[in-house]
Amino acid sequence: MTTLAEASLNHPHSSEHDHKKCVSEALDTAEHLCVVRGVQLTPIRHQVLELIWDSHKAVKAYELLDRIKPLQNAAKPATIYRALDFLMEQGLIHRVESLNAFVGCSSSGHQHEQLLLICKHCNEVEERPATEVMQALSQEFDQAGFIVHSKAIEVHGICIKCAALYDDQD
Amino acid sequence: MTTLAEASLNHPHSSEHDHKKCVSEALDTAEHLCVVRGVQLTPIRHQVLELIWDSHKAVKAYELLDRIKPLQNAAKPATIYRALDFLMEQGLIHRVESLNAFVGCSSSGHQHEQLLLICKHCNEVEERPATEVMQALSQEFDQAGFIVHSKAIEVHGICIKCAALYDDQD
DNA sequence: AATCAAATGTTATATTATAACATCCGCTAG
DNA sequence: CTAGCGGATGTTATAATATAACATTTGATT
Repeated sequence: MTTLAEASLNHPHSSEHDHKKCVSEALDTAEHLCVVRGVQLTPIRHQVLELIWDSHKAVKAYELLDRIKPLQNAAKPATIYRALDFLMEQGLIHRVESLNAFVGCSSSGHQHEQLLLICKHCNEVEERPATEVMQALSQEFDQAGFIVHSKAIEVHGICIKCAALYDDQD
Repeated sequence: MTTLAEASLNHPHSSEHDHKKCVSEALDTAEHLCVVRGVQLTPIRHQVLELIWDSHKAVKAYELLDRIKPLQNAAKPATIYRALDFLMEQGLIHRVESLNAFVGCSSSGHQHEQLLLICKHCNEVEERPATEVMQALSQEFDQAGFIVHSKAIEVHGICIKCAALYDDQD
């Protein structure tokens, strides 16, 4: 049983996985995809992506703005929103609609639209391909005659790690 | 083949179903549920619900504010947001997270969380219970050990009626 | 009549996002 | 080489969405 004090306040489950690996994989993939696609992962865009990957939590645009200012003194809302637009177009991040926030995408390049499990305790977002769910959705669209452009499948609750750490599962 | 001119601009598919019946059913159900639950469907709340049910489109909070002002001269943002909070708590409306907008719930009282199909052409929102999807989701949560509090399953695209009306399906 | 809770009124402000136009910078057609 | 073009960024302003905090009203209960 892990105690609350053992876990960092900002990154509650950080000790439980090699986060540097998450970051380097995400950045490597992003750099590679941008080269292949002939689009520019400029310094600003790269920095925003890195800031987003600081954790597995969904991050607000204005929080990113605050955090990028030491690096980009001239940064304004448009600076961040343009970078976010680019990163979303390239499938490198998810917009979490129900939080107005953004989180790194672990599966850039393959299937981008995934089930997002959003923990209310630690605020981390877990992506799951959820292939059975996606298949059931496809059948539903066919039945409804609906032509899909984009999906947002977001679920809020308590993740397995927090459920183990806390008894109170509001 | 229906032409564009035949359809109302605001309610493109209104001729295709008895919308008065949608509204009266929704309001009757709401009134009944509130009595049963011992909560107050006050005039403001009732008016907001009626305004939302004016169509099957998702409506913005400030649009509701504009539309309620003739009836409630003193209406301010809080007036609307409080009514919306109440209606959501009672499961009488859905918040469409990906639009920051609101739409009436046809199945208040039974299962509230549903698949929402959101048409980019007519802006109408179709609710579907999508039981296979929900079952697949439940299995996914079990596998992930995730304790669900709420779900938002929102899909954007072109509805079957608009697909029939328009060739250009952006 | 006193009091309490729920709803609403009211003012102010926080948060999220975009519009519009200016500038910079690397590339390439002439 | 240089004029011009497109993409990225800088800059200012403002739009759109949402909440906080405190005052007042109202109807039910004691």
